[in-house]
Amino acid sequence: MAKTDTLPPIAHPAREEITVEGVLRALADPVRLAIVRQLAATEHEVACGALTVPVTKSTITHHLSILRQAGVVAGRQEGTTRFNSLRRNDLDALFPGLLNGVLAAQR
Amino acid sequence: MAKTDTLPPIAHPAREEITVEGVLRALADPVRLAIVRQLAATEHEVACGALTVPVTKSTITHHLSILRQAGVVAGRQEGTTRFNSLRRNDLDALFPGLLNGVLAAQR
DNA sequence: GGATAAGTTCGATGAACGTCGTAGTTCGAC
DNA sequence: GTCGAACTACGACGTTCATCGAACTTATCC
Repeated sequence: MAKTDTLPPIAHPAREEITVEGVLRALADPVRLAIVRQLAATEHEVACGALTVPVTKSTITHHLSILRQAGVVAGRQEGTTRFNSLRRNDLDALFPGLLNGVLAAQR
Repeated sequence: MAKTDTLPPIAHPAREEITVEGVLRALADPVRLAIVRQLAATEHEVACGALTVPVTKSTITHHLSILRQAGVVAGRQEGTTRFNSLRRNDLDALFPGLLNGVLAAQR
């Protein structure tokens, strides 16, 4: 009740604020790596619930938050659904080759 | 006394055993990233003691062990000194662009 | 309005991690 | 043989991290 004023549209770091270490830390987890791979495999945005990872929904939220803070993924709210996408442009501009190298890995 | 039989020459993973996740985990630490940058900055091998990082020697040993197990650096023993070098060839073959992207980072 | 669906927030818990100091080993020099 | 240098191995300690369940918010649909 009475609570419809401020609603920060999420909060992502600007391109200049993204650090390698942050990105590497964000990618250094099997679940998050799986999420990034799934986002990279499609052209479209992906909803949280459409990700297939072996953890709870609250844990997915946590991982997406870390990926967002690191500047790896972007999130867009639409109704009760949050659409996520890879920040390819920014990552490629800052660390050319990094993302491709990670995605090229067979294991 | 009486202990001069087995002395494993260190133990590195074969190229096929290196995983992206292991490499990313290994790189996701400021001290280890600094070590990798110093190794990348020179053509020569670097002794543990010649690395300039703000931690104790035993901690350096620990970090180098992690980097070695992940397949990021190679170590060669010579007397009491251990010379370390980046496994550029292997990393570039497995994850083309990854290392360059990391090293290209301004921060 | 009520019900449902999609995410988030908030502890709590147990595991993994980075750091250090001390002790130990191995080699080279005296 | 003795000494020092270069690391390594082993505990120990404190912090960070991934995970979960339960409660909550917000929007959509009937």
